[in-house]
Amino acid sequence: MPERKPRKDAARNREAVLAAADALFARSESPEDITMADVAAAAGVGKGTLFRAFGDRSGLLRALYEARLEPVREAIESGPPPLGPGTPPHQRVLALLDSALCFKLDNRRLALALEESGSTSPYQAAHYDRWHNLLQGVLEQIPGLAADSDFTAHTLLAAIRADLVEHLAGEEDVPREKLRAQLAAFTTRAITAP
Amino acid sequence: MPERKPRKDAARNREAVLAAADALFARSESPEDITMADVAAAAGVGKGTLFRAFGDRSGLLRALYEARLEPVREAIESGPPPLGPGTPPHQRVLALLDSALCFKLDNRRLALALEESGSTSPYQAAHYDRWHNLLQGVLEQIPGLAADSDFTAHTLLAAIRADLVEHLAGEEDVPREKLRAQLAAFTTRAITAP
DNA sequence: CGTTAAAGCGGACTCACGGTCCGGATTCTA
DNA sequence: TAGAATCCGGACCGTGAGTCCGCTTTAACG
Repeated sequence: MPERKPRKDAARNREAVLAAADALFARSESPEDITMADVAAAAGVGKGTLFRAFGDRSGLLRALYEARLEPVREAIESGPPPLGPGTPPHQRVLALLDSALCFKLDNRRLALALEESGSTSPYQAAHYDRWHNLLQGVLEQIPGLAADSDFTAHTLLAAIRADLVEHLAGEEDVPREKLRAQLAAFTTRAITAP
Repeated sequence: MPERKPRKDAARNREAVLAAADALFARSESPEDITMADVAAAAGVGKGTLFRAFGDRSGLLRALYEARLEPVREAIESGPPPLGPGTPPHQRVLALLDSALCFKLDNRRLALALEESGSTSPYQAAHYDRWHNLLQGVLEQIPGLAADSDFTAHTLLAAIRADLVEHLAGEEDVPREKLRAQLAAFTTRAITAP
């Protein structure tokens, strides 16, 4: 199978679109009022190009998201403790959730745009599955939680959903460190058998 | 203050629309593929009427939701324990969340339609505020949680968000009683100081 | 009752946005 | 450098929320 490499202009345009979209979303008040036409115009590119490169709106958002998430994924899969493997479960759950929270704080608009990317529920997205599987796997190693690890993983992830984070950090102006502390406290309670 | 009562035909049409919308949403696979035109047609009414009576899509959803929620609200505000007032905090939190979960299980499509009702985040909805205030008030009475009662209330409510409930009950076919038990177990852990 | 002004009706219409299409330009291959 | 494969981009389409306005119905009053 050939697997031909993309043409030069295609690659260049792809980058231009990613950069433009990134800037636009970061700047915008709400992700909803950035249209695909806006992105195309800002990138100096036609809509056709935009859609051929990313399929549809959520494809573009996913591509942006994955790119930003890459370092975090790396740190989780093969980095040093407490994020990386080989950390005691209890402590690793805390580290995972904290890193996810920080990521969403640093990429609020983008995360928001991705989760509310219209039609499909967030629970069908591939990246959600990755987080959930990872978290569930760690939770299973904690005595007394194995039975509910699936549900508990969902619930802990629900605590850092983009729109909730946006509401707390953006609307109510809860400071970053306070949020992190509260999440840590809550998580600790949630994974400690009474 | 005038406060004129609505005309007979207006009242009749309003009821027709509510009934039609209720039936349509209950029947539908996903709330998204029921358009306002569908509702109007099913109610035997023009779109103009529909929009005059409810303002916009989310107004219609809210009206449906409030109607369904009425008995639950009653039980919470002035019913007998464990839901009503005068219940020990720990136990009442469990009862509140359980009743909210059951409500969403019984009105899955509607709750889903309301939460994803496009533009505005669920955290700006008036009914969310009511649940949150109520829950926070009760949590404050639990020793050791007072400081984080705001965050904890948000997080517990996040555990029963409509799309998560839909995912678990609808896609993964987790049985009702199992969900209730898992939520109760999780909640107990979350409101018990280590 | 009969009259009349206000309230309500409904469906054709607008508008915005995601997504498609295709004639022409550009880049790879030989 | 010729030909073919790929890509470009903006005009175009479908859809669905929300508006508009001429006509009908209601209800208040003489």
